[in-house]
Amino acid sequence: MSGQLRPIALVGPTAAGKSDLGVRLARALGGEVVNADAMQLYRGMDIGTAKLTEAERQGVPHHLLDVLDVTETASVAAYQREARQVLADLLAAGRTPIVVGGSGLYVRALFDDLDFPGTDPAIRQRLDAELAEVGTAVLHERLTERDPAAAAAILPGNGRRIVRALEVIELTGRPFSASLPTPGPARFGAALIGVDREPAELDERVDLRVGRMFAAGLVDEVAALARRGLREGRTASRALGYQQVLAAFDGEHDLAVAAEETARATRRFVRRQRSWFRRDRRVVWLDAGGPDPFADILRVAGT
RNA sequence: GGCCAGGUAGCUCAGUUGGUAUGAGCGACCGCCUGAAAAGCGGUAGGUCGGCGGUUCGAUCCCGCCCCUGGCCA
Repeated sequence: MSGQLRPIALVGPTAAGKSDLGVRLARALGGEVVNADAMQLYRGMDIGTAKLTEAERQGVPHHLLDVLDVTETASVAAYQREARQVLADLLAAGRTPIVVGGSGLYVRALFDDLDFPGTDPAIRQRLDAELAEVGTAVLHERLTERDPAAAAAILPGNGRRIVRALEVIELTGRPFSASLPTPGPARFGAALIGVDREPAELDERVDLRVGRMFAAGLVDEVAALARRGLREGRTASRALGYQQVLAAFDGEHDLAVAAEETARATRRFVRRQRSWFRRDRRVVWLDAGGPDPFADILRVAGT
């Protein structure tokens, strides 16, 4: 159909309808889907992450789904390596990569020139312990001495980022780039398409979806994963829905409240996703609730 | 019907021994984000302190009546 093969990325808030559009697009273009959702990386986290079922995938190959055990910690750097490899392979094979997902940092790691310095569990652990002991203020002050620029960019209360900055400085002997680069042309010549809906409509879809997840057995899914160590998973145990159901198991609230909290947290997550993707000027937005979103994608992608 | 407890921010509640509420947590809104990102962090808005009277220079706080909620007793 077209000359140059280029990836198409469907990004934006959860529950807007990215996954379905991704499958349609892949079928239309002879492409394959590449997941860009941090939580769909996990095996067994199906209902709560709204992972497409085999049937719903309609024979379209999906990559980077079910690649982590619930006890493993997800990592942007690892995702970056693997996803770039998958894209390169697909392009070489003449298949259009359809990147689908709402994890903003993952999408940028894939398409932008982000270099992640290494990590060292020992250093990290030591700093984490220190953080717990002395608090964020002391560590932030240390960061100010060693890397004023980074300290200025990282809020004094953000222990997580302060620790990472100190880790990188100790590891590399160089300052930590605490600010994201301004987006340049996307790697692989990718087209970034933002899929969204009217705020009220999307909130409603979130509520409905959460209701369906619980009706479809999310609680059993969490129980099964808990037996496989979900609680010990740094990343997985924090996933929306899973986190709230685990809290219910621990007696913090009942399941009805867990469902409510999940919906609320998801709506808040939608806001954060929008604010992340909104300022990426490369993203061309379309309304998934419009008359023909699929036609919009084809038009925007210039296919 | 009687007794008791309570009615303070959208919600759950602190507090004010009478002097314009530094209110808190959660929520909402806005924003930040380089190896946990469905994570983590920050900023802002929001209250005629249940209603009406009274006492007082001054009442959310004291008094009276009323309304509402929960509990106990009839």
